[in-house]
Amino acid sequence: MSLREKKIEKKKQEILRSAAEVLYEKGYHGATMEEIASRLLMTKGSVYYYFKNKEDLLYQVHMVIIDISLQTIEEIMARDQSPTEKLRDAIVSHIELAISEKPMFAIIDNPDQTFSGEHLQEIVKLRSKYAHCFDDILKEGVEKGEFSKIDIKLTRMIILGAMNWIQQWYSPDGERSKEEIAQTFSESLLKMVLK
Amino acid sequence: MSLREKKIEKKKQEILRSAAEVLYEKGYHGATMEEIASRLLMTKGSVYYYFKNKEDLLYQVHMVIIDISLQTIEEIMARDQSPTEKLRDAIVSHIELAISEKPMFAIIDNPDQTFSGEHLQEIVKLRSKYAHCFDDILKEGVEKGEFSKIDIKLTRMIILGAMNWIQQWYSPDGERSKEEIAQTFSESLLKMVLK
Amino acid sequence: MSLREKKIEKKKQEILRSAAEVLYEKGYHGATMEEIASRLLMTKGSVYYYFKNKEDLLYQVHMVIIDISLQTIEEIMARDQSPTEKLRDAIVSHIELAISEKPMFAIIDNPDQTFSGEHLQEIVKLRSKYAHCFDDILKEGVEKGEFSKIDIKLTRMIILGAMNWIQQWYSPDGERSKEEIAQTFSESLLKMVLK
Amino acid sequence: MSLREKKIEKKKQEILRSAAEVLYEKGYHGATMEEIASRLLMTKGSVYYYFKNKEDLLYQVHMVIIDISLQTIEEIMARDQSPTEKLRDAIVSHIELAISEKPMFAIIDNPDQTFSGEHLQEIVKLRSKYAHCFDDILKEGVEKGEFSKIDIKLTRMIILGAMNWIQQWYSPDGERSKEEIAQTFSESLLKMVLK
DNA sequence: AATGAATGAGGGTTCATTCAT
DNA sequence: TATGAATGAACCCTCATTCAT
Repeated sequence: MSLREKKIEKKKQEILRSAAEVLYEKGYHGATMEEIASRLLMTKGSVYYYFKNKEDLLYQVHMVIIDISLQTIEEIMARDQSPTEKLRDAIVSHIELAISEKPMFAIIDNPDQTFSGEHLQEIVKLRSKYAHCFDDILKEGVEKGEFSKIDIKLTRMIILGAMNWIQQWYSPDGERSKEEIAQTFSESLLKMVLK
Repeated sequence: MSLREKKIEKKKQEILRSAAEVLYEKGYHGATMEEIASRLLMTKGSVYYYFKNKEDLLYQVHMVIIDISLQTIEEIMARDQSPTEKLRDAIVSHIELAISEKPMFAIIDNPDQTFSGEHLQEIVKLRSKYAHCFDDILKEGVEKGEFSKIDIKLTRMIILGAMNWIQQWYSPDGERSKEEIAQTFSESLLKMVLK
Repeated sequence: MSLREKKIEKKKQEILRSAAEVLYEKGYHGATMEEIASRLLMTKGSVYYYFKNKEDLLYQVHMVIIDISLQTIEEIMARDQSPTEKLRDAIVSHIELAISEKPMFAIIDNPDQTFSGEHLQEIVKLRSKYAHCFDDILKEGVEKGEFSKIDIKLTRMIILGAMNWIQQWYSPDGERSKEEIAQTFSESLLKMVLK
Repeated sequence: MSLREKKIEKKKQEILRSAAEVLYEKGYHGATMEEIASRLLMTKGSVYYYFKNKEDLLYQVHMVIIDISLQTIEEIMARDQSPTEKLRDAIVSHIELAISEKPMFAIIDNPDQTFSGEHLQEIVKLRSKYAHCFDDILKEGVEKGEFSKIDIKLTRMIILGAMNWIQQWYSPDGERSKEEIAQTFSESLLKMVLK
């Protein structure tokens, strides 16, 4: 990758971050290109130099975070660990990512109101790919006898719901540290599935 | 209340329902006064006869659903039951309400992006009042020795998160009935807190 | 038609006229909704109350003038006259219309750069329907032996071209009156086709 | 002219051609500097090295074609031929130029929407210089008794109008060749003026 | 001689809101 | 009560133009 391409890539990343922030604070329709740009001391027009349009920009924001999530969980699944350990690690990773990348992460909840056509399909596809990783871990746990006979899908929904909700209440100034939260969540949720 | 006032009240309720629907489908900024009105075969102008402005209308939508939720849980708390039973009932009620009143219920998740000033404060206050009901039940359960030594706040967050997430995936055409979901959720979540 | 509908219709006509004017002076891309509106002391927004968007508005401008032209020529063709008389009348009518409705008439020349899809097809269809009326008159003239053996299509093109070019140079302040022009044109063009 | 200047001149010509093309396809406002440049695998910025701005570029496009037209007709007028022959040659030349240089030629129709001030005046001046050549030929024909007593100006307008309209319908894939069209046009138009 | 990047003005469009009727 | 009509602010997006390199 040439120097120039690197610079462009870097700028794009900056814009994606800014977009994620604004998106997180204002929601899709509330987020204006103007504000996304001005936080970087750029003008609207410049953003259009890097991204085709608003939907494209916001779509890529989604992609970034989904990609990271998927890589993380797939790496965990590939480990030589027991399902219990895998589930704990997946929960901890998800929470830490959700907290440390709060703006980016908070966005992926309601793509329906935002995207249409191919973009929506792609996002839904990747989201469900991510979800199925949890299913796989749960299934393995049940088969190996580590987990009790649970309803896989509903259990996955409980776990994801509990974790994603963190966005709604977490504040870095709160009493509990990121690590404590991840720790407590994984313990509690594991208790729910263990025999 | 005079007949006239009753009629007005009824109309307001209709509008609130319509607003909730549109809000649910399109999100705050995507929901237009035009559409809210036209679903009732009214015109935009008429809606303004009943509500001061969009924020006011949406605020009242929130209020309706929060009120119902609060009444329900307070009624449960007043019952002469064990914390375990109370928690189960609270979970079941919440889920059934969330599902049967999906449009109205789905809205309450991100008030920050929507409201400001007094309205926001009022909503946050009531939401946290509702949340504290769960805390109280959990606390009572721990004190009475029914629940294990849990982190009250985080546990409450897990429970609420898991339940509110239902909005994201529940469909009346899905495999599981409302009752099954409520049943499985309460079992799983109870397993998490019970000794 | 109710009074209200009449009023709307009237307003639409006003807007169409204004649009034709601006279109005539500035061309499609040069014509702004702002200016179309401001000439009627309206605001851009109001125009959107009557027309879906710019293309729709400009499309209807085209339709108005094409409709008038077609009605006129079809009426002439239905007359019990010789081809020579019909052709003369068609020429005179076209010119008088082109002059008296200059702004509206000037527009129909380059729809390709303006419209797309269905709109374009519809316009092209009606334009060619109009053109074929001339063909029919010419054909009849040849068959009846009034006109010499001419190339129908090219002759029609000469006639239409000569007439539409009037837009480019006619000014009400010029030496020749509308009637003189129509008179001279029909004489000259008839001379071209007569035996 | 130095080699360097020649190279610049050549590049300018290329750009003018490209500009004419785009202009022809999209109209003045529809033609973007971006597209004019990209067809030559250049960037917008480079075009500005050769031309001051868009109006300047488009103005020069006009000039090129008007110059060619003028040279051609002036050469014809200088010939030792009868007015009839001159008129026929002028018509044939005009048509062949209009067809073979379609993009460039199509542009000169509506300068009013495009230019202002000096540029517009210059163009109008040259256009009318060209038109007057036809007048001169016609006048000569009348004086010499070859043409009937025609209205010079209106006749010229008919001829120019018929010829310029070719832009609107000519296609290289059509039934008639360039030569046939030129032939038929000159015959028909001559018939109109001949005694 | 060329270009990548940035800008800002302007245009199309939407929509909450108002107000006379 | 209800609504038709109008408004204006705000938003997305395009594009001519500039300028450092």
